[in-house]
This record gives sequence, structure tokens and C-alpha cells, in this order.
Amino acid sequence: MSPGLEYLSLLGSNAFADLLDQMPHRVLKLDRRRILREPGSPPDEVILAKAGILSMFQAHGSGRQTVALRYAGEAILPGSDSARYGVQAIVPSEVILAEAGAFCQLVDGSSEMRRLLIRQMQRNEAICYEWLVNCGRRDATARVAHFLCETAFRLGGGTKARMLNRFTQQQMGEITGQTSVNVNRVLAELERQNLITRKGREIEFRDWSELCRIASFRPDYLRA
Amino acid sequence: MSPGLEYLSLLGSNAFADLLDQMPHRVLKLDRRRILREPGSPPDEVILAKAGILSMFQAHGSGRQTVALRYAGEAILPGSDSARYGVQAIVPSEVILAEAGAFCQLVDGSSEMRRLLIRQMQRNEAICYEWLVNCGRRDATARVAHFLCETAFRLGGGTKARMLNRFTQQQMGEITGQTSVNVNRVLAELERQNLITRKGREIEFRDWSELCRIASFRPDYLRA
DNA sequence: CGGTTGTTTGAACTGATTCAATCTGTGTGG
DNA sequence: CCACACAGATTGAATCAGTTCAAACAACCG
Repeated sequence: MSPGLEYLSLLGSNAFADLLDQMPHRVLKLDRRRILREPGSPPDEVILAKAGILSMFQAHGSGRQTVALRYAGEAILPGSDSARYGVQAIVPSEVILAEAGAFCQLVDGSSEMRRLLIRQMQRNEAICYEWLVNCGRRDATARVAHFLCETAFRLGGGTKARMLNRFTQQQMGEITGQTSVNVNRVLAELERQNLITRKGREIEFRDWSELCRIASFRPDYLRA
Repeated sequence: MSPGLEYLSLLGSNAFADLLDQMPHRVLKLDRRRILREPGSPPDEVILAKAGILSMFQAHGSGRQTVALRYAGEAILPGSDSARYGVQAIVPSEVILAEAGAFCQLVDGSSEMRRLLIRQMQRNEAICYEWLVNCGRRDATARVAHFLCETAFRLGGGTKARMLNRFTQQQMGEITGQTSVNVNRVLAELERQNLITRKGREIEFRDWSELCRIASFRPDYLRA
């Protein structure tokens, strides 16, 4: 978790630990790319990301759109809608599963949990809006740059000098609404412009503020 | 409000009426296209749409992206992020404004209000995800068709024979992530294919199920 | 009537997709 | 250690969906 954002995480919360004590739950380890929930299956469970990164996606024809990511400490709540979306691990992950009904009842009893969850929901909403602006208004370069900034920010918190990028170009395309081929060309172009350099999956930011500028990235929406 | 969706509206709620009694608030009438909140202003108020349609948008360069709509009975909550978005009336509207802090405190005391608001938040999240799939994966025709289906559904509820479209082509472009010129061409093409007919702002659906098919519209996400 | 807002149309252009081939890195079994 | 398989990255060429710019048209309103 990023420094300063811990208060958003369910993992550090005593209230949440108590909650788990009070209800049956199971912990699952997921391989990279392992699908946890197929699109269309009933959302009768809460999913808490204990470690790793999860993606929520919707299949569409041959392609896919990723609608949200969940990092460690974040939950996928059993909204009646979430059934429409599949859940898949981006990297090897660990999740906690609990029955939805019991979870909701218990949460309703704890004002601390409620506050925490509402915070998360509002932040997720803000991220979703930002992604919508990304896909709707920005060109391919800005979209990829924005994804890089956001990811670096969520992973790295303080330091934006470098990051280990855990996403394939295919997945970046699914997030930013384009093809993997184009993501590749954009990354190459960003490197040619000396905004980033790449060694394997490691990305070094050579000019963070310029990258933010072309991405029109302002991180306030991530602070919750 | 659509038949069967009343339970989602704050307007029909006794709890909400009581809430308003307990706190200072003011009611405002808005002309069509009137901007209620500029992007960037502090979100220290709750906004409840009493009548009409509000849009939440983000300016981006010369254009704009609409990230969400609020119909009568729906609220714009004072999430710390919402400052990033402007709020504008699509049609002549009426809103209730209340101070954020007091509102939150009072809501926290009523489990009925909490349930209602969480429902709304989840539904808004589902809609946002759907819009993301729209902008990220579907082509221009499907995007416009999807917008028409969604709007007809939210306005009309039961009957999908016709609807009065209150949006300009410019606004439809801002919602579906394209230019007004292209929205125009798509509408003309939908009409040519005899899926819809237009007289002024009235749209008649000639083949609702086919329209839903090309839009890949399934309304479950709107039921909350 | 003139002014304003919104719609329609055409022509040129371009950013991104598609398709297909090639290349690279990594892990596996012999 | 090499050979092979596989996932992912890279590149090129052709194509196309959607944008841009500009002009004309229609509807509405004071």
C-alpha cells in the first residue's frame, strides 16, 4: 500500500479482523492469470484481495474491457451487478472469500467498517470516472501514459523513479481500451521520446512531470 | 421514475423527508444547460435531483466527457473526488442542496437511508462500468444504440415504443466518447436501417430487440 | 425578421485496427 | 547444456472508423 493510504485498506483495520473472526471465510491462493469468477456467476461472496492484483473485466466479442482493478487491501463487494464481471488475478494473488449476506449484516453493525467501505466505494467510483475520461477523450498515448502514472502511484506511492510493471501489453490494452499492438507502439514512442526506459518489465521514469502532463494525470482522485 | 425502481429513489423515502426536516437546505431551479457547479469547486454540498436530469462532466482540452447522469430522485454525494467534475442541468431541473457534513452525520444515524444510498452508489458504479465497456470496446454505432437503450429504459421503464430524447447530439457525443458529427451520422444510419425513426426530438423504436442486440444492451445493471 | 442553437452533409485526413510474420525471453524435458 | 515449446513483444503494410474543418440547413424564439 502506498504511504498515506493505509487508512483505506481493509487489511490494517482492526474492525475487519474482528469481522473475519465472527464469520466463516476461506483463503485462496491464485496463480497468475487464474480466473476466480467467470462473468455471469452469482455474486454471493465478498472478495478481499489479501495480496496481489485482481482485475474485474467484461468480455465483449473477441476482446475484453477491464473495468476495475483491486490491489491488496481492497474488496469486491457483492453488488447485484458485479455478476456481470469476471474476476481474474493479474499476478499471483491471495484472496479472502466470505459469504455475502453474513458479511453485509456484520458490516452494518460497525460504523468503522461502514466508513471504510464507503471510502473505498467512493474512491473506486472516482477511479472509474477517470478511466471513463481516459477511454472517452484521450488519445492512445495519453491513455497509456495515464495508466502508467496511475499504476506507479498506486504501487509506489512516494517514489516515481521506477516501477516493476506487472501487466502484459494485452492487459494494458484491455484497461485503456485499445489493442495490444497499439500499446506496444505507444510504449516504444514514449521510450523514443525519452520519457521512460524499459528493461524487461522494469520501467524507469525519466521525466515524471512531463509524463503526467501528456497524460493529464493529477493524482488527487486516488487519495480518496 | 421507472416502474419498479421507486425503491431506489430518495424522493419517495420517508426517511429522506425526515432528514430534510432536520437540516437546513435550499431548493434551486435550474434552466436547461445551466451549470450548477464548475469543475474544481469544493464539493461541500450534497445535491439531490428533485426533477430533471443532471450531468457530471470533466472538461478535457476542447472537449468534454460526461461521466455520469443523475435523474430525479438521485443524489450527487460529496465524495472528496467529485470536485473534479462539473455539474450541469441537461433539461430544466430542480435540485435540493444541503451541507455535506450535517448530511453525512444524519445519514449515518439512519439505517434505512444508508441502505438507500449504498444501493444508489452500487447502481451508479454498475452504470459507470457499463459506460466504460461502451467507450472502451464498442464501435460508434453500438455506443449510440446503447445510450438510446439505456436512456429509454431509465425514462420509460415499461414501454420502449418511443421516447422524448432530451439530449443534443453534442451531449450524446460527450457521453459516448465521440464527436457530435459522428453521433449524427450514426443516428441517420440507425434510421436508414429502420431501427428507429425520428420526428424532432421524439424517437420511435421500430425494432427494440434488434437495437438491444447491436448495442449488446442488457438492462440488469440498471435494476440495482 | 434576425439571431441563436442545433442538425445535417461533404471531403480530406489520420489515428488506430487488423492481419500476419518475426523476434525474444523463459521455462522444461532430454 | 541444448532443443523445443510457449507466451509475449515487436514490426510492417493495408485498411478503415472516426475526426476535423467548413459550409449549409432547419427549427425556434423574442
